[in-house]
Amino acid sequence: MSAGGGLREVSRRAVQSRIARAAEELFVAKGFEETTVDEIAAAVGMSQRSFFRYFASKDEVVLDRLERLGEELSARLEARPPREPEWDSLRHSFDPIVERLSDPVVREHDRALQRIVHASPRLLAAYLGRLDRLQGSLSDLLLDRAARHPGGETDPVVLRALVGGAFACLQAAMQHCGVEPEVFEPCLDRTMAAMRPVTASAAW
Amino acid sequence: MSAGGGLREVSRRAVQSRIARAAEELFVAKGFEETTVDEIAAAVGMSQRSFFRYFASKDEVVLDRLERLGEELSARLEARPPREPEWDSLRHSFDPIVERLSDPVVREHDRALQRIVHASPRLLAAYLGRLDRLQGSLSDLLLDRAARHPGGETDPVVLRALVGGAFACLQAAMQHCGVEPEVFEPCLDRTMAAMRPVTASAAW
DNA sequence: CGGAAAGTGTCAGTGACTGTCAATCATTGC
DNA sequence: GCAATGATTGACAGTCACTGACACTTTCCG
Repeated sequence: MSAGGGLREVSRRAVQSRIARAAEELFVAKGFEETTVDEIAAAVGMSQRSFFRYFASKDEVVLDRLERLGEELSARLEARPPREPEWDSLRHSFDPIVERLSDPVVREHDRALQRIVHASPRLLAAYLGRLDRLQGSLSDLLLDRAARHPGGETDPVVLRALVGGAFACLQAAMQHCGVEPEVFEPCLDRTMAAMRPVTASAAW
Repeated sequence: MSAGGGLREVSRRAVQSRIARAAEELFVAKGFEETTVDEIAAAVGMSQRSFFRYFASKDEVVLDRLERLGEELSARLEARPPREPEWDSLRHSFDPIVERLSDPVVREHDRALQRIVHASPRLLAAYLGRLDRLQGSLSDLLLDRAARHPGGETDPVVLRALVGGAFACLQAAMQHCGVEPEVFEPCLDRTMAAMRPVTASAAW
């Protein structure tokens, strides 16, 4: 009894993929702002109206993958040992990203997306908005965890800042490796080691 | 020979203030998305076209103050002793905000603005976009400082993460105090103390 | 006084996005 | 096979943010 025809979800995803591929091609070629929704729809062979049935906005085409990646991060964080220092749990919840970026093909693709996002202030802002919400849900998760297992940080403000700090490391490392050809994982580890809060005890 | 009639700048600011006041009133009453630019323009008694001569976008009306606040933060950071640990310099560059929020009238006003911003995903995203750019310029500033005075952090990635972490504290504290009636300054100090990176040496 | 500069209103247009409606297409029950 | 049903779609019209062009007025300054 999954909400609304479970089988349909597959073809919906397939159409979304077709749209996303066509759109990204256009974005790379002409830039995000310079590409109209009409052009994307035409490239896929559908009406503009139908485009908006698969994506709530033009932004969504680019940011959709981020949504799913966010769910992965949440799952990873939840799977961590509950008494591990938050900082280390957060570092490990970034593993899906590290793994993604270890594949050269994926890396180049993500780099192209990153360039597109950073080239449009509007898109960049939307991207940061998503990240912010994700951070909110991750810190809620850690708050829950601390309530169930003693020893964790229980101050929601500190917790929110902690998650924000970890994401600041992630962002900084990603942005750096998007430009310089430095390997991502050591760059992230170095940054998170330097930024480890005094609070986060090293042993457990 | 100041660019384009320096005296005019005064009246321009005055008009902007009138628009901003009228707009905020409408935003509080009806919400940001539900208020059209036409309504704002009508409330001030000007054409829509003229509204866009004073503000580049509807977002700008709300985020304009942030821009000037950002310049204040930059100035404060630059004025700090160059060998002070970055974390402390950043904390002190937040002083203008602390001072602003110590006035009860201003605090209530800013709280209203904060509610407006957080109620609209579009506005919130734009707000985060501004913050991101501000963080970029602050970390450039610290990078410069480290180049001139030995002892500071010279890795641009770590530096960027450091600034991001400090802003995460700021954001967390601001958001918390926007809801709970906790006093802002101790909340910020507590959070930044808990988040102080191991790198940032306490003494200098 | 005369002419440049600055500010404004009007109008037309683009592009993102939404609501509505009728047509189509696949599925299901008979 | 066939009709009812529900999902998917295109066509069309409309809203709203935002932009460019042009004409008009006011202000400033020699």
